[in-house]
Amino acid sequence: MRKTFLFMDTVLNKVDAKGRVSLPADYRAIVKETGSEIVCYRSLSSPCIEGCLEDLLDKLATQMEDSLDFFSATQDDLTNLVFGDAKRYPFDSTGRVMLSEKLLKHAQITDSAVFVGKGRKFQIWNPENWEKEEKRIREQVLKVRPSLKEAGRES
Amino acid sequence: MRKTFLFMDTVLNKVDAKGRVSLPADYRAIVKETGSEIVCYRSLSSPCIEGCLEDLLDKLATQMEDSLDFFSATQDDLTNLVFGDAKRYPFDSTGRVMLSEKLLKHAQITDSAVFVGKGRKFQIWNPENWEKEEKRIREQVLKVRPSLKEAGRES
DNA sequence: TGGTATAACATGGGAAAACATGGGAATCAA
DNA sequence: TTGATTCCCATGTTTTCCCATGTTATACCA
Repeated sequence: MRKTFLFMDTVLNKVDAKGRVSLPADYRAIVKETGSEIVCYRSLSSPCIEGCLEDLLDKLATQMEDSLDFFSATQDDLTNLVFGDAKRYPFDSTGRVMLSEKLLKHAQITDSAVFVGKGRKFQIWNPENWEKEEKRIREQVLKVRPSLKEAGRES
Repeated sequence: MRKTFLFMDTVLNKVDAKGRVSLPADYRAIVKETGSEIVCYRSLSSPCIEGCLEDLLDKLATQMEDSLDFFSATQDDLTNLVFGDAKRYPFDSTGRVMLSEKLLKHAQITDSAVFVGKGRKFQIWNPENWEKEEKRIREQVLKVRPSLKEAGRES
């Protein structure tokens, strides 16, 4: 049994006429080994689908209930939004999930989708949108951490 | 179980037609003994591949997970960049990994590659590029710390 | 010390398994 | 019945696994 569970890498897969997409094999392995389930919801900040293990949302719920006055009201609202939107997405024997119309529309996904690892979460993007977004992020990160541009011998 | 795990030394290996490279035996030993896995990604600052143990990234993911900041925007950008690019690279029974096109291209590696230890991380370079880089680093060090020029007898 | 036996390693190639993806049949709901 | 969803089979491709070989490094013995 492995010690760590991280959603990683960037994988481009097709979405067929029925709205099915192959979940990257690495992601499936994580689901099987944890015994948890994939949960997806519309990202609050970007035109993409966000996904994670149900375990993580459970952890979030626990954090909220354990520190009510600790959290801001907005954090509370955001959490509500996520839970209101989230839904389980099991995959079939060939490893595919069927994404809902709502999710696909929000992410502007039609015939192909890019899975982007985020550690404990992942995102699903329209390929062109992700290309732009990645570029934006790279520029943003270099702006915030200009040391990387130069020598960046350490990080 | 050993106490310390350091990627060290500089090793030149061939990259075959399938994109396979032997991971230096010392590195393999570290992976086995830690029970972790090799993870590689494009260096943010240099034209080379960077690698480390999955444990290291897992630590990062845990920090974010526990930061009570499920919806932070800056965190979002950083995690996308790091985890979106990283990927596990398990090695087969003969000790080889299969580097992706993306990584090889970024590091301009074609038929041979140099592994350079960096402690908790390591880098994989195109041999010519590494030669130049090493020279650059040595000169840089002497410029910053001229005292080394006198004393620094090396083998 | 020198020389040889032994083990570890890097590397090539081919066989087997895993994967993404298309399509059809069975199942269910409105 | 119509439309949607689930399940299963088929296929081409990629990736993984395993065997074979030559080379290098290490251990051992005289």
